[in-house]
Amino acid sequence: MQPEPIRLDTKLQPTQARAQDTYEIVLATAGEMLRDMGFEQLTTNGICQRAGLTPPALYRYFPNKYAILRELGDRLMDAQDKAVLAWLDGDGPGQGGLDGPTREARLAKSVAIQREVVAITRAFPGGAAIGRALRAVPMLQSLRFTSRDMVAERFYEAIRARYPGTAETRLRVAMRLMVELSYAASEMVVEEPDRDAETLNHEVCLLFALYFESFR
Amino acid sequence: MQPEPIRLDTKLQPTQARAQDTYEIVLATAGEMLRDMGFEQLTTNGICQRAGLTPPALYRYFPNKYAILRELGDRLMDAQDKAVLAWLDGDGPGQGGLDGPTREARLAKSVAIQREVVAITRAFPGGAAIGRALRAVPMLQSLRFTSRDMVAERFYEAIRARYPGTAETRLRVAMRLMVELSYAASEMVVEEPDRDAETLNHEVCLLFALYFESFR
DNA sequence: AGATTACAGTAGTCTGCACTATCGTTCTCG
DNA sequence: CGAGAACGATAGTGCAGACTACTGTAATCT
Repeated sequence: MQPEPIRLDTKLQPTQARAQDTYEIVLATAGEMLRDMGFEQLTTNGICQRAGLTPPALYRYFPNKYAILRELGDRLMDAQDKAVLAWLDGDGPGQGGLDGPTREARLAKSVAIQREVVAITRAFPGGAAIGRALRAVPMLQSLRFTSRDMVAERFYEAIRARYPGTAETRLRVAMRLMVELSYAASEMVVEEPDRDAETLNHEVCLLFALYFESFR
Repeated sequence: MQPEPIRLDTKLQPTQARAQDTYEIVLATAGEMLRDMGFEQLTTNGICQRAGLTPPALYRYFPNKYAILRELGDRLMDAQDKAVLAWLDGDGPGQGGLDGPTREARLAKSVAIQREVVAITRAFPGGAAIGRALRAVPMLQSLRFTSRDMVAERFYEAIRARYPGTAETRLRVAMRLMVELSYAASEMVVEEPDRDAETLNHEVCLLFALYFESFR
């Protein structure tokens, strides 16, 4: 019933500069193609052709196409998580932690970080298609969950002291929910470019701000 | 660059009872397998084998595996949308429309419908895997978007008269956002069974209730 | 400079999957 | 009941795509 295990370990690390290039080109090309045709239609031969490489060059560093997707996923999620967590620690855009004095102040910060996550996702080759593909491939689903669980946990730790009147479990669930919905909103903005991204960003952050005020 | 167009039209309608059965068995089996291994690993031969059929029996009604996924998607989304919209019209669980007198009343209704969407998704063969697969296959993405746009629009129409002080665009965006986040939360609950579904349900509904109160 | 390793291209192999030509069997309907 | 249609099984075909044995070339090291 379970899908056969597939090796995902990187075979070799590129050492020379030229090899580093091919490694990067594979990832960039795969990302673009992922957006165009989805993981299921993506072929290693196709990547090679579009990247101007030959299969052995690709297979030197990636044991199969799942490994390529995993690397893309790792990188994108790392970038997103780092941005969010930096904001939590007070270094992010709009500076300061979660504890603005007024709703407007908190809102401004939320909007800034939400905007940045969108920007990061947009700039990344493959963008939101990576997240979609990760969700759709059972073998790689755990990647996403663990990443979000981690971010949510950090959020929880950062704020639990501030809301002693709220049950821990509720606060935990709330943080996990926020992370999930925040990323969902980001993907929505990235995927549907004709939508009014700014309004949507603002609304989702307002949503969260109001929600936060229900904690004690 | 664009993926080749693939025919999705149903080839033949089953007329006899036995044929109706095989049609349903194909869908049910495909749904289960989708959950286990994802669309990309799903094969028509595999479906046939597990369903106790032969390829020609399957290909009599489905031109290819995309058509199977599309039918699954149509059915699931129809079921979900119908439940949500019935609630909007006042026939749904917890009965009554959006206009409860107190926050508690409105919240109770939201929780009921959210719970029902989760139940529908859980009971459906393939469950949340269908939504994931639809998102990951570019050719079928539009299905999802149009479905949600439609639901959001109905919501918008149902409530815009009640909030004359809120800009139309904002209200529209808000409704679309709610629909997206609501379904995202449902999938989250369905996919991660060890999470506290009830708490999560309650939180997401509270989130919406508070948000609604910001309209005028 | 010569030895050794990293790299990538040529030219495939082979598996597995989508899909079908054909034929027997069961149903439907006059 | 008999004709014709609906159905589904047998037994495949063809091809695309994952992956590789081998060879030549560029880089690195001593």
